[in-house]
Amino acid sequence: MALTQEERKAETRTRLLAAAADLFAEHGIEGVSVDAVAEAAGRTSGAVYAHFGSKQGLLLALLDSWQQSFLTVLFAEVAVTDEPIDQLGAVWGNIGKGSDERVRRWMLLEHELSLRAARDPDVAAILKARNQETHRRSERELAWWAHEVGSQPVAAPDQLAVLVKALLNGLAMQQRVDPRSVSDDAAVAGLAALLGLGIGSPGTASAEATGTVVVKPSEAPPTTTTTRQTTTTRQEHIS
Amino acid sequence: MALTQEERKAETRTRLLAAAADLFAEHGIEGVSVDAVAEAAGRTSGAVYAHFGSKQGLLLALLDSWQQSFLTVLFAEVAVTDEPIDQLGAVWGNIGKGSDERVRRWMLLEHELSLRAARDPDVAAILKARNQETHRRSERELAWWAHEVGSQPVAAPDQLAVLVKALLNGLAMQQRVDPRSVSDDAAVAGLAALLGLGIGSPGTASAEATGTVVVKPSEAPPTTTTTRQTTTTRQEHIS
DNA sequence: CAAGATATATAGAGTTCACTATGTAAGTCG
DNA sequence: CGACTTACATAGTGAACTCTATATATCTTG
Repeated sequence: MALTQEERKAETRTRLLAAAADLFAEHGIEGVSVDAVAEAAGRTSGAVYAHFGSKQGLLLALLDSWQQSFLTVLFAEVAVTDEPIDQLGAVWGNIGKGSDERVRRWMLLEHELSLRAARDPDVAAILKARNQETHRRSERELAWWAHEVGSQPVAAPDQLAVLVKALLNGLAMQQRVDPRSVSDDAAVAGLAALLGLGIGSPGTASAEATGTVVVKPSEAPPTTTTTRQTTTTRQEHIS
Repeated sequence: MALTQEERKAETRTRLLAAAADLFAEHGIEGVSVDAVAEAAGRTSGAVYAHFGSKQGLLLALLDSWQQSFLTVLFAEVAVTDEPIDQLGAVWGNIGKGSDERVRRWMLLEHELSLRAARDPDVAAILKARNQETHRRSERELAWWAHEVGSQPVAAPDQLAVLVKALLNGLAMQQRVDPRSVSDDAAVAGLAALLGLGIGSPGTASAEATGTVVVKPSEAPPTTTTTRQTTTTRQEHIS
């Protein structure tokens, strides 16, 4: 007796979800058959249907098990330096450079899901819920960061998180079309602009002419924290 | 004798491409069969294969026939007002609000193509070429606009075009996941920040605050028109 | 340890779809 | 007008894929 049935079932479920995440990210959701997922997990398609009922069910369960947020990952390496600009560089480096293959594939999957959300209400609902949950976290991090650095962002924390994420996603998109069309400096400058960091702008020829933003230097209370209900059953998960 | 063969052939080709653009944008490329495209064009799949050889050939021909650029469309309605902030509002309104169904579907297709480019070298090559061509145009328009408005963008014109496009694409993505998560004010503020327009930052509580731009109210003819080399063989095309 | 329950394997039904091979009506040209 | 060509239609093939129905090995329970 190696495993109880419950243990075996749980492990199978985990392996199926992991395999699905891997393959979906690598080949696109439509590019992966149920059999392929099962085989990668060391099972057969029967197990998939016993667990999830359909391929769509597998996808939805996968999304549901997805805890890691975009910005959480992004800011993982921020701490390596104290210089704000370098921190932004690290953030962009995480995405822009093909430094980490896992990040790249994960972003591909994220983008595919946002597309799918436009046509699939179930996917849209799950993505929306997850988005709201993770944004509450990242907006606190951003607000805290801005406060720490002393910058004056262009928008309130919640909207700032949206803007930063949007810019990064858009740059990643652009980079897939033409990698050389996105300069690292410009990406960092864009982030800095959103975050209200005054940088020497390259401009056309004019150099300095920096931020000098017109703001009321108000306090930015970092915690929104309304009844955090973290469903602990969910698993951390990236690739 | 209604049509010469040449005429009929040309019309069939046009109709097939139009139908493909429509259906691909509405249901996604994988979600549309060759038969469906042919039927929508009033032909059969035989015509598709006579013209394009494969479904992939149809897609590539479609991309090749694509003249309209992202930013060109965006700035179409800029001229309606002189106030820079309102112009940015118009740009965002074109994308963010589901104002124009055609624009929405077209952006879906653009995003799907950028995904596909990551796995399909042929698509990547065509997209890259088109991207470079249209960016040269839009960077001129942006540079001219910034000069006219008197703003100090955060990056050189070519990179500025990339940043603006990226932000807009990213915001559109985000809006598909959760439409209410993107406020119009923040979107405009983000654009303004990239373009170097000084805006009163909404800070924590987003307010009106719009006016107060640092501009000389000058005339705004949106056409840059320096040696516009429109390859006349290509068709204008959106939906 | 027997009897039942459970988790997964196996085999295949039914469908969709890209693509091919061939037929055919309309146009072209001597 | 007749031979030839062009542009497309028609019918079908084979592969891939989702999902179902059923079998089987393993675990559980009295």
